[in-house]
Amino acid sequence: MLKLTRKVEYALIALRHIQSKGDENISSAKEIADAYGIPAQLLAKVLQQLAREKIIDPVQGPAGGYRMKKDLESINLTDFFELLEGPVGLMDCFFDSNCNQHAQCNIKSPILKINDSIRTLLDKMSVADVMK
Amino acid sequence: MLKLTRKVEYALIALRHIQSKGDENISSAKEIADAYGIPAQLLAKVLQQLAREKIIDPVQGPAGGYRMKKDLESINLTDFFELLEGPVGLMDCFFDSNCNQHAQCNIKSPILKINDSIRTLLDKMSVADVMK
DNA sequence: TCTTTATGGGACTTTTTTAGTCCTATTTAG
DNA sequence: CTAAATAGGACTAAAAAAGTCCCATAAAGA
Repeated sequence: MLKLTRKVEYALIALRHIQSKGDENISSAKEIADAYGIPAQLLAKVLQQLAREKIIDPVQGPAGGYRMKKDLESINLTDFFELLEGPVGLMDCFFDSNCNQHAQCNIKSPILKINDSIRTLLDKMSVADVMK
Repeated sequence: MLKLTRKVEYALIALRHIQSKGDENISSAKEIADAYGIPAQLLAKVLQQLAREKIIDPVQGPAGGYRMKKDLESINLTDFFELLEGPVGLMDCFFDSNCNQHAQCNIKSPILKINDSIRTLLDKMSVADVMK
């Protein structure tokens, strides 16, 4: 439980790599995939997603790749996780209005409490924080 | 991400139900399953697990069921989650020594930080806390 | 003592989610 | 032009979660 998916893991690895190369250099998906033993196609998709979110800047063509765009200090972990994995929450039911147990459910508020606590925690941490 | 499994959800629902019935009453798996629309066999397994962990006390035979045993104040959420779902951690790699990326991995300590923060948070909350 | 209703638990199947692959465009440096 | 990169849809495979089936044991009550 409370596991992150590979997408997040790969994104963090890639961002750290790109950042370490500095602003003037470009890192390609293939280069990163090779360096860390990550499936190239899958990493490519993750990087494309980060590019769509304006976190990194894509450069097309040969010798292309990505460089940093957004300051990682400005991205909190809740947003970062949600961008890659969808809603952060302990239970589906808070995002799924079709829950068929609304009436009888006796744990909604308990779960919301844990939920809020975790979100609050992640809100206060930036992607940059976890890379320090 | 950060989702709890149904096991935990069912366990919380059941514990709250059993507790609400008071010490002198017994709640059967079937009674609880019917009341909340939970698959009975699945709930049965969850309750058996809680019984093995001495959280509830089983009573066999007809008119049997379960009653509370351990004080829910004394069970923190980390232990509770782990008992039902295995290790609480963001990534498998911290529990899986076969990880083939040890050498190149550049995110171990970042992830450990998030991990520790969440565990610390859950350590400080008891099962009773979330039911208040 | 037999029947019924409960827990205990192994083995299995189905469903859902995650991970990974395949294929085809498009862009652009050389 | 060609080669190497991003962009992205569609698909397949693998893993995890959810749920089912089946049988054993316990014990209350007729």
